[in-house]
Formats: sequence, structure tokens, C-alpha cells
Amino acid sequence: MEKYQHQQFEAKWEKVFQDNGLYWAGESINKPKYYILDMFPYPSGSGLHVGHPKGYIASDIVARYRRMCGYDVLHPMGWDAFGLPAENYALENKIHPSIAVEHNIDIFKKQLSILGLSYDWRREIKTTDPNYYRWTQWIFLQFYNSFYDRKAGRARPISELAIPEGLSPKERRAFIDEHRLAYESNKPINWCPTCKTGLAKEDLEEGRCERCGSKVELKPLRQWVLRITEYADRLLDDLDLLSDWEDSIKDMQRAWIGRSRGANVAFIIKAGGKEIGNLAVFTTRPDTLFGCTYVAICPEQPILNELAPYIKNWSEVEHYIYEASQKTELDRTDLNKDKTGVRLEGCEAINPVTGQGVPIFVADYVLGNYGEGAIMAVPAHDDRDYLFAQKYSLPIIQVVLGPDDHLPYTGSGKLVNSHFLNGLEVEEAKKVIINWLVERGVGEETTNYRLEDWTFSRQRYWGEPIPMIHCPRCGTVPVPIDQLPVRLPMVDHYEPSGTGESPLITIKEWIHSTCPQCGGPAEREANTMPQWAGSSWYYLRYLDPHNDKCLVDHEIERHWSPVDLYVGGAEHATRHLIYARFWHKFLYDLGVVNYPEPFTKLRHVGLIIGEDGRKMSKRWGNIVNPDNMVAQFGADALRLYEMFMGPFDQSNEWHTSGLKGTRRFLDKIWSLKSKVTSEVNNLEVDSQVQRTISKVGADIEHFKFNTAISALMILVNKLSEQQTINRENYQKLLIILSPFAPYLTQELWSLLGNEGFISEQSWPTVDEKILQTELTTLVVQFNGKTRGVITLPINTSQQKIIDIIKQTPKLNKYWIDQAEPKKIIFLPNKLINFVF
RNA sequence: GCCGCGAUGGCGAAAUUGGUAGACGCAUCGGACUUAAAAUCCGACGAUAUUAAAACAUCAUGAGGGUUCGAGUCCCUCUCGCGGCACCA
Repeated sequence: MEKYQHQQFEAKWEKVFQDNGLYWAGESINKPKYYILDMFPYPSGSGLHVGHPKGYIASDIVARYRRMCGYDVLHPMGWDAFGLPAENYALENKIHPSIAVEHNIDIFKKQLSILGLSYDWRREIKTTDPNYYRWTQWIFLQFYNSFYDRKAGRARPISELAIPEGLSPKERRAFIDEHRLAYESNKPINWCPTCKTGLAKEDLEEGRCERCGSKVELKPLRQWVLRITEYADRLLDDLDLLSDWEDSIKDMQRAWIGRSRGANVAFIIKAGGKEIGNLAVFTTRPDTLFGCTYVAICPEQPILNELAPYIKNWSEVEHYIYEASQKTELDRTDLNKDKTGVRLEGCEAINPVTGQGVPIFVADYVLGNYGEGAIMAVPAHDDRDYLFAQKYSLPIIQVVLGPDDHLPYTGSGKLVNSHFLNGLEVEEAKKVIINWLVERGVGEETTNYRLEDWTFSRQRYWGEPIPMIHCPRCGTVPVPIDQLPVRLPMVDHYEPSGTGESPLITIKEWIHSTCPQCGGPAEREANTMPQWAGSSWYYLRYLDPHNDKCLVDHEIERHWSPVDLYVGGAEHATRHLIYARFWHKFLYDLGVVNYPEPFTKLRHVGLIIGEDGRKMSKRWGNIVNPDNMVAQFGADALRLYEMFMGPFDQSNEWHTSGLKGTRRFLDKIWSLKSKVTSEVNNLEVDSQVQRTISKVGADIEHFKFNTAISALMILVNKLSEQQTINRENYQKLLIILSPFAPYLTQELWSLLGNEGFISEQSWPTVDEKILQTELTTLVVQFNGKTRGVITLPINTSQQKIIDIIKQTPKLNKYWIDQAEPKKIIFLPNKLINFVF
């Protein structure tokens, strides 16, 4: 069989397609828009392996399909080029990151361009371009200049913040700063000693740096933080708007945000019968307040300073606090570790409902960064408190009845030993007790989140400079908008200092600046933004990439937003996808964007793993380079194979032999060309063509590319059996194959003498008349067991079918003793089942 | 521990969502073509029993139970694997 030479036309057509602007979006007025977005890559030094383009191929198929269905498709690509990996790569290879990044982008772009991806390259962006990060900085300044109005449920300009009267200028300033959505904090942060930078909670994996795997340490460091927690409720509740997101991703985000509704309860602290302080604890189970037998606070609880003079065993307590501070987060939260604590001798906490005192412990199983850093312990109804109470022989009071006597019991049930709560169900008791507490001013309904504010400073060179200035007279002052971008200086030495200071601090000519307020000498903020900053809004910049007046024109944004389809890896579920939703909602509050959610439909791509079953990595030497595969088999075959491997969202092992298979399939189509005539095919073939058009279209929309390709293969097998192939049918096959194999189908399209581009053809309409066949196969069952299949004209009546079966030798033997069946189950055109 | 997903031939997988289990492809085996190989074409390909061969039959979708005329699909129990969260009170 004749084989085609992909080398002879793939590159040729790619150039023609690009030169003709086939993939330009926004060129037609009347078509409906469709925005298809890929998660833009990080141009690393090692180039692409065959796993990377899988998602790009899928979105490209949808893009091509949508164009053929009459949509004005926006399908852009760009580069997420700031961040640690680029900088580490640059340090290792002793090339400046800006040069390394340019080089890597070149390689990536070359690798992508031979795959036939239909991007509108006029819109290419990169996050390291000052004309891009200017707007990243602009957004940061908007955060700085906004506060969150909880009543209105949105961000507002900080100038509209209601400031209490009678504050001194200093207090006024502090009050305002406390409400900014970008704020400076001195709280200890997660510090990676290897990467030498602070990290956000999202950058950790089991207490280790997600990049390098080092255990992170807590380090007190001044840093910029974004108040993402103000958006927690909207980020959570609006997930319900995203009906076309996979539930697994939504569940992951829900768990990450981790909303808990409960109450803060105030305990008065007494020593020697005297009130010496007040401690709030957070609980989701205020109903169990009568079962509280001790209170535990974390070693960082500020109240310890107040209590210190009254604590009789202070040296022991102090030692415990010190020990806890020496532990890493990973060790602190190790579930297997024994619970420890030290009782604060001489102090007691008064339970507001009973008026009785309970002991207070400092215990490092209480987390400092959640709730109030203090808990009311109810050993009977909490696993951890139970273990602790047993260890320290503390009383255990059951207040909720479980199905048996087993304690601890954390389920629901009726309240006992709880005075006015007795007999109530847990949920009811919660409401009653909260009311009781609120009325007496000793408690309030409270919601807490696992989500933490976003640590936004990195003590590294390769990131967007944070556009702030520190003035010895005016304090922290934002860089005026018209002075953006604050450019990252090109320097020879950019190694991280490791001291907690950004390497930019050493670049005196850059650091020294003037205060925009007083004009006096001042210093620039030397920290840079995290890797996730640029990617939190990039999808908006594609819409209007060259605008130098605003980040995106209002009308243009209104036209293209939101993203209709977003394709990328599931590993971004709790990082990029939460950050981007957060920024988008903030921009929505500012009026920059028109929709509350950025991405309407989200699909995640499964990994391609090595032939040895391991993740593709240099370390295992199992990397397959797409360039080699394209050289050997052609881009079309590679595209087909990656889509044919299995369900799109599933991981699959790479097998080059499978790629040979899809290439064989394309060779078959090539050789069919010699059978093409004007003679008509029979109805069966025509009908099969129609069925395939219908199935392939539906499968593309549902991301079932593997079955779409299988349907195409079945059609090709059918056509191969024919002596001649009607030209019309063959061309329809080429058209519906073209989203998968754009080069080969274009070549054949042209060889058949057609003008123009196959990608500009309309998706064939399905002819319902031809689609309907006149015959149907009916399954014949006796007592539920399939005994045969008969082919019948459609809509044959039940009685007629019974007559046929009685006359069919292979089937009538099951008609037991000529008896009448007890029951007949008849599904017209599908199945008949006789129950005897 | 909690939440979610999954388990189908030698392999990747299909199955109109309760109606012919294994489509399509890979690998393998046999045949054709060839001096030969590759490529290509034709054929076989879940297991078992019976048979000269086939037809037919029985069993079979991680295990065990259940619902149903009928279960890969629905329900219950369990095993294993993957992903997420995890001392979050």
C-alpha cells in the first residue's frame, strides 16, 4: 500500500496556514465567539516531552471543530516565565534568567509549531515582558488601594473606608493598613531553606517545599500578603455556578477553602480567685460546652504573656514553648506523635455556662494559625481531646448520647448532662446555646477557614518587583500608576541571599529611589511576586495584548469573556485555579471584568507516563521527545495517538507501537484516494458516513476523542471494503478527520483538486433521512439469556416477531413445549425477552 | 482518619447509561506476497468442556451478597489501587 511522506507537506502547510492567518480570532463580525484556553507552559530548560502537548492537542481539536461549526474561536498561547524553576535553571547553567527564558521559549515554540496547533500567535504574551507585568503590578496596587466591604460583599476603594473618629494620625494609618487587601505582615511564614524564600501555604506539600522537597521552617519575616480569605465565601459558594467543572476539582477546592461554621466562646481566666484575662476559643460544637473539661492553647498564644506572672510553673511552661518553637511545621503536625502539654498551674478558665473552672494547658496539638489558637476540650466527643485527657487523667463528661457507650463519640444524638440543652438534638442545641451565649455577650457565631491569606513576597530575583516604596518619613508608599512598570533590573548577580532579604537589596542604584509623596530619598520594596502572580490574570491579556492604556479594553473584555473552555492539569486545582478565581473576583469588583467566574468549562488532562510505567523524567531516562516522533511518524499520527490512548482525563503509558497503529490508519486513508470516483455508494455506506459525522461531532464536544477516532477507524474499514468510494463521502471523511489530522487532510483535500483550506469548510450537517436505516437487529432472549439476534425491518410488531421466531430453527427450540410465555418484555427495535 | 475516583482479555480500552460484554487499536500466532526481511494484504485471538471440525453449551467485567425478566452498569458488605485533605477543634 502506498504510504504518504509527511515530511513533504506538514511543514509546508504549517507555513501556509500561518501566512494566511487561518487562526486569527476577531476577524469576523457575525460569528458567535468561543474562547478556548490552554494553561500556558512554564518554558523549562528541558523542553517538551510527549506528555506536555496532550492537552494542547485536545483543545486544538475542539478549536478546529468549533471553527468549522461557525464560531469565531479565540485560541491563544503564551509563556509563564517568571519564577523559581527558571531562576534555578539559570543559576545552574550560569545564564541570566532573561536569556535562558528567551532561549527556552524559542525551543518550546518550535516544538509546538510542528504539532499543527491552531494558535493566534499575534496574541502571544509572556509574563516577564514589562508591558505585561506592568499590569500585574497595577493589579497589586489595586489590592493595596482596596478594602473588603463585608456588608456589600465586595471590594471597594480604600478611600471609601469608614474610619472611626478620634484616632490619632498614626492610629488612622494603622486602621487603614489593617483593611487593605494587600498588606504587610510580620507573622512567621513558611521558609524554604534550600530555595531561600518564603512560600505560601499552597506551595507546600506535606510540610515540605513543593519545588525541592526541603522541610520548611517558620521564619518571622516582614512580607506582603493578599487577603484572599475575604473572598473565601465567594470562592466557595460560586463553585455552584460552575456546572461544567469536574466535581473532583470543585471538591478539592471546597476542601482547600475548608469553611467551618461554629462559635467563638469567651472563657474568663482566673488566678487565685481573681480575673486576670479573657480567652476566646473557636468550636464547631458549642452544643458540647457542658462537656468541656479543660482548655488548651497553642504555644504561640499571645495571652501567655499576660498570664505569665500568675503561672506557678512558668519555667516549665517556658521550656515547653521553646521546644515547640524549635519544631518544624512538619513535626508539629505529625499525626503519629504523642500529644503533649503542660498545665498552667495556678490558672483556671471559667466555663461561661457552668461558671466552673477548668484547667488550662499549653499544648502544641493546638494550631496557632487557625481560629483563636485556643480550644475548649471535650474529651467525650473529640478524638484528640480524648487521647489527651486519658494521658493527663482529666475528667471525661459525656453530653451527647451515641448509639452505644463507646467514647469518644463525634456523631449526632440527644444532649444529656447539659441542663437547659438536655433532650435537644445536636443541631438544635447548637442554635440554642449560641443564642444563649450571644445574649450574655460571652460568645458569637463565627466562621473559620482553612484557607490562609496569600503570602505574596518572594525573596528571589526572578519575579515581578512589588511596586512599593519605603520612605523613612511617609512609611510605605505605592508607586504611582503612571510610573509603572517598575522594571526588574538586569544584573549579573542575583543569587538568593538566604538571609530573608531579596537579592535586589544589594542593587543600590535600583533600590535607592525617591518617595512619591515627600520627594525625599526612599528605598524600593525589594521582594518580588510569587510565580503564580502572572498566571492569575493572563487569560484576560490575550483579549487585548497590546493595549497600553489598560489591562484589557472594556468592550473587548465584554465580547470575549468568559473563557468558554479551559484545559490543563489537575495539579493546579488548589493553586492556580484558586488564585485566578480570586483575582478575577477582585477585578470583577473593580469593574474590569463582567463575569463573576473566569472559566466556564474546565477539563483536566491525564498524564502520559513512560513506557516503564514511571513518570517521564530525565532521572529514569524514559523521556520520549515529540520532535523525534513527528520526524518518524508525522504530527498527524502523533496527534491521533495521544487522543486515542484512552479517556482524556486518565493517565496512560506511552507505547510507540500504538503510534505506529494510528500512522497505519492514516496510511490507509491515503491509499483510499485511488478508489475515489463519482460513482455513488450504497445506502449502507452513506448511512455509516452520516452516523460517523454525528458521533465524531458529539464525541469531540464531550472530550471523548478516543471513541471519536475509533468511529473514524470503523468508517475507514468500511470504505476499504468498497470497490469504489464516492468522492462526496471521501471528502466528508476528510473534513471530519481534519481537526485530528490537519496536515494530511489538507494535502488530500488539495490533491483532490479543491481550492482553499479544509479547515475553513463547514462541519457536515447530518442527513437524518440517510441516517435512519431500514433494518434493525433485535436481540432475542429467553428467561433473560440472549439466544440469538434477528435482523428485521424497523418497527416490526411484536406478533410478527413472535411468528418469525417460531419459524426460526435456531430459536424455536427455546419455545418450551409450545407453552405460552408468562411474560413478554418487548422493546421495539431493540429486544424481546420471553419469560416462561 | 475523612472526601472523591477507579478495578473489564496478553496490553490500552469500548459498551447508546439496566438490554448481544470485549467495539476500535496494540501485541501475538497462522497464511499470502518476497531469494529473504521489512512493509502490506487475508485470517485467528477471554476461559472451559464436547467435537475430526464447527455449531451449540457453560463460565466470565476485583470478592461476596441483593434487587430485576435481564446487572460491567443500581443497592449493601469487603479487598486492592489512585488523587485530594488531614491534630483545622
